[in-house]
Formats: sequence, C-alpha cells, structure tokens
Amino acid sequence: MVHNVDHTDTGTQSVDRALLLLQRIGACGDDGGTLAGLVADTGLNKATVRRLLLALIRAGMVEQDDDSRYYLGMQLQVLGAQASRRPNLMRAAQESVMRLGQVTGDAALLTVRRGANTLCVMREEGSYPLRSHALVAGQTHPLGVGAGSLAMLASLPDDEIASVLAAITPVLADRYPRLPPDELMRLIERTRTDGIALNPGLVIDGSWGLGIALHYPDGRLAGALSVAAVEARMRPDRLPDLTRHLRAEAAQIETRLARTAPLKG
Amino acid sequence: MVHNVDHTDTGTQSVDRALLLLQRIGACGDDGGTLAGLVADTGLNKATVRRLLLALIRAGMVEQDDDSRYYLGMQLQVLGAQASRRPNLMRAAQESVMRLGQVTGDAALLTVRRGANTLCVMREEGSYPLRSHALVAGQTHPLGVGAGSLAMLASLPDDEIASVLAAITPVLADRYPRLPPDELMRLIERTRTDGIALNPGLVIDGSWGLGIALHYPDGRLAGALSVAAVEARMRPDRLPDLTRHLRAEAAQIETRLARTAPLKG
DNA sequence: TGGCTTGGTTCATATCATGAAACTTTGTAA
DNA sequence: TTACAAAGTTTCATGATATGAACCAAGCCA
Repeated sequence: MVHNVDHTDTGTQSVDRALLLLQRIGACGDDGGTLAGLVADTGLNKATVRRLLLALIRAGMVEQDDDSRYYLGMQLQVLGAQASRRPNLMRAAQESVMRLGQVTGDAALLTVRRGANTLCVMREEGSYPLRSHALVAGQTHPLGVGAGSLAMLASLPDDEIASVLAAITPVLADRYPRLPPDELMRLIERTRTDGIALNPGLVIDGSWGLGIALHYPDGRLAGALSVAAVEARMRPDRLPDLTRHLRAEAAQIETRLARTAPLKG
Repeated sequence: MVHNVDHTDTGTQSVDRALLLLQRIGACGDDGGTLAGLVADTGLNKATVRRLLLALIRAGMVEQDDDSRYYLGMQLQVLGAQASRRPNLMRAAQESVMRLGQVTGDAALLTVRRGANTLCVMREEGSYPLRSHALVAGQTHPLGVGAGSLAMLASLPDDEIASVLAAITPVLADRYPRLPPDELMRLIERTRTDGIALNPGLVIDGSWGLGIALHYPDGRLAGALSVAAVEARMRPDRLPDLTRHLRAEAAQIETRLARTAPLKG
C-alpha cells in the first residue's frame, strides 16, 4: 500500500528506493549504517530495506561487516573512477574549487541541482582552522538553502521558482525554521540584484556562505560555486575580495564547460 | 514472462537490472552507451532499459547528453569518493599496486571475486610501451579466467570450485574457447603446486599474466594481485623476479588488511 | 528470568514492473 | 519532396514480482 510520490517517476519504485539507500549509507559517514538506522532514515519497511541491501551487496555497491553494519562498496569506487574520466562539471571545476579553497583559506564548494534539491558534489577544505562543516560532499538540501543553492534558485525563471517553492515549503517549515518561503523570496530578490548569493548564517547559526551560479554555454544551469566560512570571515570588508575570486573562478569554469558537450536535464 | 535466474536473488529483479546497466555503461568507455547498445548488451527489453535509465538519471547515477548517449553520472563520483574514505581492500592495496606497476614496468592489477565472476577494481599502467590491455578496471570475467582470477579460484575449497565451474561452463564454451573446464582444472592443480597462478596467454593471445591470491586474517578470500604483460616480458628467466615482487607486495597488503575489520561475504 | 532492542526471514497479497506495440524523431536515399 | 529505415521514446493491459505485517532469533540489561 504505497500511494505517495508524484507520477514523474513511475515503474521503478524499487530502483529509486535502492538508490536512495545508497545515498543514505553514504550520508552515514565512516561508521556505516545499521539496518534499523536506514529503516528510520528512509521510512521504508525493514524487510524491504534488507532485500534492497542484499541486491546492492550482490552488485558490490554495498558491503556488510561482521558487526552487521552497511558501508559503501568497492564497485562504487570503480564506477566513480570511471565516471571521473569523462569531461563534465566536476572535471571542469576541480582545479578552480581547489584553488578557491587554498587562496581564500575557507571551504570551497561545488553544488548541483537535483530536482527541487541541491547536492554538494565537491568540497575543498580551506586552511583556516575554524571550519564550517555545514555542508559536506554528498549532502543534500532543498534548493535555496545555502549560498550556492540560493544562487541556483535565483537564476531560475520565476515560474520554476514558484514550483520549486511549492515543493519544498513543507521541508522548510519542518527543518529550516529561519527560512520561511517569504524570507527565501527576499533573498532571491537580493541575489538577483547583487548578482551573487549571500547566506548570512540562516541555515546554521554562524555559518555564512557566498555563492554564484554556473551555466552551460546554452544558458542552462550547471551548478554553483560557493565559499563557506564562519561569520567572522564574512565581514563586509572581506566580501568584495571573496566576490572577485568567486567571479573569476566561475568564469574560468564556464569557459571550460564551453569546451564540453552540455547534458540533458 | 521472465523465468530465468536462480533463486538466490529474489524480490529485486529491477534493482539487479539497474545495477547491471550501470556496469554496462561503465564498460562502454568514454563515449558512453546508446540505448540500442545497452539493449543488445543486457538482453533486456528496450522499454525496460529506458525506464531503468530514467530512474538512474533521476538519481544522478547516469547522465544523458544531447546526442542521447548515456554516461555515468556525478553522483557516482561523489559516492565513489565517499566509499574511498573507508579502509578496505582497495585502500590496503593502492600503494602496493602502484609500486608493483612502477617497479616491474608492467600493468599491475587488483581483482576481487563477485560470485562466479571476477571484477578488476584497480589497474596501474606500467611504463613498458607495449601494453596488454586485456584487463581494464571495471571489467568482469568468469572466475578462473586470467591470472589473478585463476589464483582466486585455485584458493577455494574443492566443492566450491566445482559449483563455480558448473556455473561458468556455458560461458567458457561460448567466449573462451581455449579454456575448457578440464584445462581450467589442470591450471588450478598447477597453481596450487606453484603457489602462484600463471596465465600463458590463454585468454587473449600473447597476453600473459602472473597472479597471487590475497586473504583476510581469518583466511577468507579478499582478492588477487596480478601482473599482466606481453608474452616476451614473461619468459621463464623473468618469472622468479616477478614472483618475488608479487609475493612481497601481497604480504604487505595482507598485513594492512589485518588492521582492518574483515567483511562478510 | 523476562522484557527490550536489533538483525533477519517468511509468505499471502495486490502493486508494480514488464514488454509488445505504437508513436516520434532523425537520417538518408531516391 | 517523399519514402523508407533506424533509433529513441511512450503507452497500457497483464501477471509476475516486490511488498510489509507478522514472525523468529540473538544479544543485552536489570
């Protein structure tokens, strides 16, 4: 008895669930996940989770240790390495993200849109000892939550923003109390005026971010480049400098993307 | 109307198929795969393949370019990076595989068992210009086909060898004409006597290999380390030297594995 | 001992994946 | 320009297949 989900994804419920599990296990960190934990995370039935995990284990995507904890498997390392050989956003951005992290000393992030959500795909630690760990590679947030995410949302046409907002409003109310939809709209306006997105600690207290959207040559959204740091490192006097660096690296990434065939949505 | 498949994998047909597709796309190389090609590869229905691909695309595991070719997606890079953070066979072996490739000048390979098959998970190119490309990371062969694969098979108990042989016999007959089951049995005997596996160009003409099995501290099979080269680089006078290097690196890997919690099958 | 938590399995049920066929698009040859 | 072919994509009736409530087993603690 499973009604849920919109009808854009039909005919592959179990595949969707299995892939969701993979992300959840990844989000569990280095200690892996337990069956009960994954059941709680996903809201799926225990038997279902177990059955899907067995399928993932069979394919090498997941491994299980003696203590019956589940981890991401070696097949993912192999596939990940294969995926890395292709020119894509991550390759185009790699160098820039690293440089941005090293030059600014803060955490440089690359994020992409995934439906009404944002996925952080790359993170370069800055050298500054006080780190903002608000965003780690593999984490997802609703579109608009966080600097890079906000930059992406603001760059969308108004009608799409409206439908995204409709989709994420319940999640915002539930998990991001300081980001109600109307506040988000104000941030979008400001982002469009400034040409850059600033998140003044609205997701996690004291964790600020500055982000800019990246586009393919044909104008389609590719992702966002951003910098995250503690509040003290994002004072007004430092913003122009950070903005300049972000803009420069973003331009470079877009130049590299221009040499690459863009991808379908 | 799908009868097939043994009953070890039950209740997740679509997940199995989706994950199979991922591997196939990976095997397509840098130019990605076409729908028709993947249909031919997997023997699945066109609509089924398409539906599974859409699910994979939704999850970011696959991307599709304007020319409607399918590629491995960025989510795999993220998950692969996450998987790499954990201590496992690939981490334990990384350094040794690289050194083996550099010292011998040939291609060093790390392979693991996946049911009745072998998956190559790592490959370090040697410096020798004439390269054997018989095995690339991500490729699978039946267990016993290739030096590392043979080393793993020979290290299994007799009853398990029998059941593996039963499983792969049709594939051998179909794709590896020079490796009938009885020839494979002889190779297994020889491997057990020598304590190392030699593949004298039986899979691909002129492509030789030397392999040794790796075990977890509790005795369970972990994988195999091997070296592949053209026939001229595997003459009898060079074998003792290669064997020594292989044995040394294998011992080092097993030492590192001993510091790691072993994993369930 | 008995209750509690967590991992894992079973099996009747109806939901969901299936694939043949239709449709669309693209390329190309006449 | 039309005709044809080949590849990508979508539809929909059907029953094979994934589902999850209920169950078992093992470990833990008081």
